[in-house]
Amino acid sequence: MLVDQRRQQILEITEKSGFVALSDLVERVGASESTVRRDLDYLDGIGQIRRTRGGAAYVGDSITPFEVRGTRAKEQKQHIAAAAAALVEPGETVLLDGGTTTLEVAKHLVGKPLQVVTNSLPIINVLVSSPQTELIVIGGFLYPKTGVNLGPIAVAALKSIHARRLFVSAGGITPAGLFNSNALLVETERQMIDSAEELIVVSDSSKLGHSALAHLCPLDVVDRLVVDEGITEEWKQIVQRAGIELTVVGK
Amino acid sequence: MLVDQRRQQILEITEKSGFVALSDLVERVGASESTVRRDLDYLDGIGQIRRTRGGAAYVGDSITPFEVRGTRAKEQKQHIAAAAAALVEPGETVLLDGGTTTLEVAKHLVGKPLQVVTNSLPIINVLVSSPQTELIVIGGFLYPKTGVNLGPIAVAALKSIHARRLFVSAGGITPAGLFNSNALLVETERQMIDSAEELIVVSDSSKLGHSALAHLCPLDVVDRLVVDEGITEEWKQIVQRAGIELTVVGK
DNA sequence: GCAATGTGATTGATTTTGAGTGATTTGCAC
DNA sequence: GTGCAAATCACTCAAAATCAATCACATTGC
Repeated sequence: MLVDQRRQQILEITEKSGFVALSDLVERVGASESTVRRDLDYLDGIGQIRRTRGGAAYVGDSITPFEVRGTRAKEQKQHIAAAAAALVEPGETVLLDGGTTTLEVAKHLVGKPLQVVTNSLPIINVLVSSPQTELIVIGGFLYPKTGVNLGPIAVAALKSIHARRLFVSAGGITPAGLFNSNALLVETERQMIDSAEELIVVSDSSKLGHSALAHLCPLDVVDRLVVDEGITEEWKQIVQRAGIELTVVGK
Repeated sequence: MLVDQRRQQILEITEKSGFVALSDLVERVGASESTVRRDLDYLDGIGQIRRTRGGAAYVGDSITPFEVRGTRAKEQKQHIAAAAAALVEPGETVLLDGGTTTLEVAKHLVGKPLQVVTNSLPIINVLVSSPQTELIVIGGFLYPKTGVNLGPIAVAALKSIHARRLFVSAGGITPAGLFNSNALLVETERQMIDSAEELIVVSDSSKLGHSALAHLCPLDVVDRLVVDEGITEEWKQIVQRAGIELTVVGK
């Protein structure tokens, strides 16, 4: 194994997961601990990674930390997102919650003349390169797992904001209302609802009828639901009775 | 076997796999070690491949030769950033302003157990993959050119924050104080200064004596200056008289 | 013949490597 | 906080790999 080849390999491994343990690298590249250690020192020296106790972290440019999870959004999700994005009028102020579906919505908003408010880091990274979009970031404690800002700072910032439409992607929907799997987020999301005129839920039909950890809001607060055609007749009626406008997206 | 024919063969083999060991080539082209070595030197000389210890790497599009980049100025910035990051104690709350030098500081903070507050999107993206770092994002209008959040939302969020140290990278430093080339940012940066106990300026020596568009603060507000060894004796005295602790980073 | 060039082998110098050592740091129990 | 064990680290050292330099020989073309 060549020196540079091994270092390249280390770099690729590190870039892939963002963070690697020294022992992992020793095993995967088949070199001794000393050698890997020296390689890490070198790569740290040229600024490609950052040496940390027990391993190394990637600090290069090209990485996209959250892209990994969203691996190729399903076509269905794409269609839902496209339909939701079509609801947005030019010049509007749009509030976007975090989540893989709302991220897809954000991708469909690129290039439109809008004011977008969000607390989601992946969404920010998508829209930052769009010169027509004015971006307002809701700060706060960055929840590393999903890359959204929450907590008192986020709530306070949201209080000074007013938006035309809010897009959220629920973790579950029952007749009792919307649910989210992350209890920490709920407080922030409630403030989002208060700060927006219209609440639009984007969700695939599999979420209907399923609950989740934390209750977010009752159904009648929702103004519109964008969902795929897997929605049952029963649910169509529930939605209608709650006074929610329904957008069913064909396959 | 003709000379050029052999070299062409070496080139093809190298291109195919990206990396080749010298011993592999000796075996596959049937020439002696010395000859292959000479061929590699030649091919390296005309820029077709890159010579590495134990073999060679193909210099094409696919592989980014990480040795090439890293200009002198960048290296200097790296050293300044490393020295600045070394000032940070584990568990502290650190406030990081936007800028290329502070971004480098952030890279050196990856993996440290810290609470980091910042309004810079690039810095957030660097630190979000560091599990030991708690990230607090200052929201606001995202200024797309430099990727920092500013404006009233940012200022309001900063008011509820208190940090041990603040790192800023000035656009210019004169006896009158710090300057910044972006007038919009100044207001946000002033609030940062108010929210931090200690103000540390990271800058290369070329900024000393140069003004910029907007005045940020007087010199005596600064607690520490981290600068490269290009600083003149005259400036050392100015800095000293202003009561600023000085960290000069050797090459 | 003989100069020019390419080749392969040899040699000592240099670099890299893996293992071993003691020093530091970390996490955990108290 | 204090103390302790485990993990991790920086450092040294000898062996191995690789390198640059040199030399003798072969081939080619004049």
